[in-house]
Amino acid sequence: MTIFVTMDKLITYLLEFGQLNQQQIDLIKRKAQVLELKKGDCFSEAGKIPKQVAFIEKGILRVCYYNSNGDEITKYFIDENNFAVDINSFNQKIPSSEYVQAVTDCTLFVFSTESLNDLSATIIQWYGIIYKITEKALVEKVNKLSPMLAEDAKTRYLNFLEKFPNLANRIPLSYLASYLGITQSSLSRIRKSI
Amino acid sequence: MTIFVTMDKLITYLLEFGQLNQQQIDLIKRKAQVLELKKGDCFSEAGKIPKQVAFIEKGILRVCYYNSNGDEITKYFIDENNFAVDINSFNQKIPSSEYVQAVTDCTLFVFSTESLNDLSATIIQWYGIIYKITEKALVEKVNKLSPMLAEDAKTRYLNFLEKFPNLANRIPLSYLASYLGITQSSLSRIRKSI
DNA sequence: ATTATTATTTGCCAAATGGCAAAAATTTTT
DNA sequence: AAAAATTTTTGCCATTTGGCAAATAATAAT
Repeated sequence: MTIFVTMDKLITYLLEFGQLNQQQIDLIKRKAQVLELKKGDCFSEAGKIPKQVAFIEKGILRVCYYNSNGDEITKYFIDENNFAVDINSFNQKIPSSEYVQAVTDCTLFVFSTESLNDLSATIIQWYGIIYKITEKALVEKVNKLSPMLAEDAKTRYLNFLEKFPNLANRIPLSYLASYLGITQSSLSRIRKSI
Repeated sequence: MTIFVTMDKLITYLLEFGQLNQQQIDLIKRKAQVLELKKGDCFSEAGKIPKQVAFIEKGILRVCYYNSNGDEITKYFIDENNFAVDINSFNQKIPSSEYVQAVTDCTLFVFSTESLNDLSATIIQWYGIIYKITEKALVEKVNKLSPMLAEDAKTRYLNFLEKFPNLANRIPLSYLASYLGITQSSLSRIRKSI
């Protein structure tokens, strides 16, 4: 079965960060591969050197690691219309300490290291665009994480509900609890109190 | 009085991220201005569009904002041998919501927007270097903030002590408490318990 | 449908943290 | 040196969150 895929969301997103002519757009579309993930599937794993970058067309991913206690911690969720990659490991070609997992069924557009090299070789402004995207994504993460420390668990939960209104009830409590920095039972009680 | 200043630390730092020839190095040194801040002085203020980027030669800065309760929150501390700027506001030329304050007496090397433009016009690899630095700094912030949510206040304090061993006793408790996400009195008690 | 498995809620109590105000200590100003 | 201002500690008690285990509920497997 052939699936017809428009990559409009991807292209629109890229165009926010720089100009691209039609030829360049076509090249980008050719270099991107569609990857469907089922809920629970991993996009990348801890211990391995990440070889791909993903644009999330549909669905939600989460980035996780195990802390010193062996607890699984959700570092953050990544939404539709964003790129997912462990930048540090990807750029430095060192094994990642995180894994990236599909929280819901996902449609991703994936670029391999080689594809990215091809794109940057052909599209002069490619790295400029990528850098801007990277910077924006990281700034957003800092700005989201930082205030969380200053808020109590209930507020953090309410803020999450605002950001992902229809997700909270569809994912295991444990994912969310570790993201919010509390235990499952505390989150359960907070839920009840609302 | 003329102060003799070597900018060796700055140059060494930049060279970690890309190559520079002697001519380029000299230009960078000429474009940087030395700025001395006394403890408590502000490098940049909330509400204003940041016009400068600072490299911290000596001392420590903190980045702060007021939350919805009107409490002053220390978002993070910035150490020697790092750049300080509200990237988002600086790049987009929008007023910052943060202010940057000297926690100790500081020696900064400051670049104005114009200087940076001059540098990027002359030094072809300048933005490549700057982007790498930015990315690294942001990744570090995310990686420092993220685990804090998963640790209790005492651990967060101990980690801070490890990172800034000689700072904790030289700055107001309130700076540190808000960074750690706890109240002053809690921090005071945690201190006592050690 | 029934059973097994997994996820969530709940009870119980302990530990951590907050809120507020007063006391004590420290720093700054006069 | 004394007074004033600021910062830190402390006491008291309330609230939040954690830890653990058992009970429910929901989901998946047979």
